[in-house]
Amino acid sequence: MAEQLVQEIRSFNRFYTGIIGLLDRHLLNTRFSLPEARVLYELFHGEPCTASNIMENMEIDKSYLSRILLKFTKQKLLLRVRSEADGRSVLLSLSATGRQEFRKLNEATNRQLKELLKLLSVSQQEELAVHLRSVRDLLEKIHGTVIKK
Amino acid sequence: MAEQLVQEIRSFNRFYTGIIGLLDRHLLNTRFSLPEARVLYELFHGEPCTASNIMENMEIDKSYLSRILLKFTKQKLLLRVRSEADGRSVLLSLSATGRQEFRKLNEATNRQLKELLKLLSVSQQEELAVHLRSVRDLLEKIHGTVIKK
DNA sequence: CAAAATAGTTGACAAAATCAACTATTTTTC
DNA sequence: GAAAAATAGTTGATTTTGTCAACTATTTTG
Repeated sequence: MAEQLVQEIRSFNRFYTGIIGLLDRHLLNTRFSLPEARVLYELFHGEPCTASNIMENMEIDKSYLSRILLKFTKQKLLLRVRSEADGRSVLLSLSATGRQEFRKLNEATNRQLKELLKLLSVSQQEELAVHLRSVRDLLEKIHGTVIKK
Repeated sequence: MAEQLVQEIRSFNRFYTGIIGLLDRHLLNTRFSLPEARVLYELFHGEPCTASNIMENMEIDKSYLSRILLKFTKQKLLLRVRSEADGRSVLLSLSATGRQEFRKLNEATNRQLKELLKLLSVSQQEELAVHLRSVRDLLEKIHGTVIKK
């Protein structure tokens, strides 16, 4: 019974992997790699947060993350302050430059995506939004339930 | 106007990246890497095909693909015959073992996904299928139109 | 207060991916 | 129909990305 849905999902995944690849390609003209861009996003939206917070959201390895944060620090994008409440953790926040870099990246990404969406009519765009939202709502249950690690 | 949709899509992408990661994790208990699994899929469904065919479908680098195919050949999963019609290309097809390996992998993947889908009711599953199909139909236009490379 | 847990860093590696140069054919062009 | 351009695939060198285990420094728990 669910057999057909399984095939639909797997086929969708192959397809959507291509879409994501397409969208991410523009990052290549950028100073950030894909995971870096994502970390930057988390920093911007989570401020102030800890490396552990980001690890949870992104399911990224801590050593890998640590090095990305180090790089950002060297590039003066990131400020780190040891937490007073808990001396083990470090509070992360973007510097003014960091925020600026994020905005630049973010806007370029938006522009690019908007460009692609022009290929659809307005009503198609609206439809798309509805379906995406529904897919997400349905899958959130699964994503949330699955035991991590 | 499209601004909101842009945000919806990007947010969906972050979310769905996690879903794909979740689904792919099981490959780790497998003798195949993610791109290897995908190449195997292409071989199984494209038989007989050429490396170029796979390159187009997967948007994978030719040298990278070449090495994956070499590995498959060494593992006796793949048979290669120089094309008579065009001496530059090689016709690829899975060996009996290769097909068997693909089926094993494929079934394990299906089982795993089916397991996850049990978290949804049957009507939710049906809904999901509908929305996925719609998203794909809508985005196919974009994916198809964009100039490659 | 000793033992266990948590936060993060570091070193050593392994896996994944890219780039350019090269061989061998086939197609194009004049 | 021969030289030039294009196509298919391979190989070597390298870079990027990601993982694993061991370690330091705190904090929490019993």
